[in-house]
Amino acid sequence: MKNRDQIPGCENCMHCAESIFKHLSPEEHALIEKEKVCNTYKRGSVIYHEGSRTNGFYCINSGVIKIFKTGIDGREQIIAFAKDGGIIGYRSILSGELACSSAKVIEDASLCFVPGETLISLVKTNGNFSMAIMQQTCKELGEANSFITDIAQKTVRERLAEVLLNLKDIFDLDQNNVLQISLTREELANIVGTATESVIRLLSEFKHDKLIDLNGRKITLLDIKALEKISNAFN
Amino acid sequence: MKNRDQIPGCENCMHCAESIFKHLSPEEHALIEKEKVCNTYKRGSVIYHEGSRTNGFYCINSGVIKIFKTGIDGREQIIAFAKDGGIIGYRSILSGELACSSAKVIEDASLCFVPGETLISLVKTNGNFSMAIMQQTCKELGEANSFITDIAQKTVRERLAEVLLNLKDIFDLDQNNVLQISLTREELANIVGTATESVIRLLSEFKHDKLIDLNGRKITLLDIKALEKISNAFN
DNA sequence: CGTGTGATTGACGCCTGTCAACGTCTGTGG
DNA sequence: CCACAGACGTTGACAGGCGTCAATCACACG
Repeated sequence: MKNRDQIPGCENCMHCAESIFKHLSPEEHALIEKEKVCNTYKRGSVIYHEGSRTNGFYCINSGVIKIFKTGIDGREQIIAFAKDGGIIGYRSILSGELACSSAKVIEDASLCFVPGETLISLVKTNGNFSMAIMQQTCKELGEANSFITDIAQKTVRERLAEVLLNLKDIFDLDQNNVLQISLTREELANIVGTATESVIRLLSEFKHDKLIDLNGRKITLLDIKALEKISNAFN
Repeated sequence: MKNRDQIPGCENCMHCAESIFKHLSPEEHALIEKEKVCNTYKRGSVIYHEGSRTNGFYCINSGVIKIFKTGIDGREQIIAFAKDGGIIGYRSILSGELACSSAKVIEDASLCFVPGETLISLVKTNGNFSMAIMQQTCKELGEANSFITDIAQKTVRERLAEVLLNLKDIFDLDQNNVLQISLTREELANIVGTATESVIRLLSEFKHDKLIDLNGRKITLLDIKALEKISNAFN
């Protein structure tokens, strides 16, 4: 248990207009503030592991987390990313199941752990908060369904283009159109659902076609229109 | 608007111990009973369509519905099935988005339509009901994530075996191990996420290997253990 | 009996996964 | 400062799974 003083109080991290916690009353905020336990994690740390019983969820103060499932012979399938302002691990609390995925740190992170009972009691007593969580869940469900359709019907090439565009939406570009997230080729492959070599080959192809530029793990999106065309943007 | 008298009142159709509605008070039950509009649908009818704005959800009194997304050149990807006791269309109500999928009748169905405001107000005021809906959503989310991993990592052969087993869990077998659901080869392909011809070939192969038996659309599961082995059951 | 939908089978070829070899970079230890 | 190990990235060769196209069959329906 690290020093909690390293982490700002909720009044700083939860006030983002995007956060689910905007629906809480001051008393409810205070409750979470009292119950939470904060911690920092280095890249590579596992926050929770598939199949384990979790007894709380995490608010992300800073950093980036990947959420993935482990499939055949240990290959990861990345399901989602979470970054500052997001929450992870709430699904299994609410469904009362074991964690259906693992969470691992991609960029050094500071997280606040909140006990599951707190979440459940808030859901039961605060209708607006409950609706907000529900909305988040339903949104994720919609995205998951879209992804199923994509992965079932699109080629690897189309999916890679789409993944690059999704990453842009999640992590933004800098002023030079450089994707503000650093992933290994293997991680990219584990999002797209393909082999590492295929990702490498297709990235080279995209680069050759002047759609993107590559600098190690830094990817520059040069021609977003063309990428959208390739990804067959029906979404 | 068909004659509502054809459809039994909630006291008959909602009492199934499985139903979400068990968490409602008698007054809340009465509210739904008053607001609902029931209807029957023939095979092939579309209940709601992807991209449309829905203003309520449906309880399934009887029949079978497929939930699917439409992908490239109109190909369906079947996301889920719903049968008696289930509810459909609630996701877009709760998330406030447009419908992300379509719902079509596979076996003649009778459904009760309940306005969205009713659902939202119940979610906001009844903590236990809210938790139950949340649990259903989270469960579906977990299943969707599993399916993403499968479809990304498994071969068509493995997925087909798995789909047959899933169908068994949803629709049961009769005393002769015949799957109690009738799907076209194309629909099977649209679950597995492959071409119709591939499904046909693999089914023949399974039949040749004495894993299943085929009689038109009736599929008999002869060797469930072997199917599980093929499906690489990690779930 | 013609028409249409669904099921089947065969031929063909490309996409993509796998295996293997090699290059690159970084950090560690001598 | 250099050597080496290890992780990651890249490229080539190769085969086979699976999608596509096309022809044929089976069956129901008006």
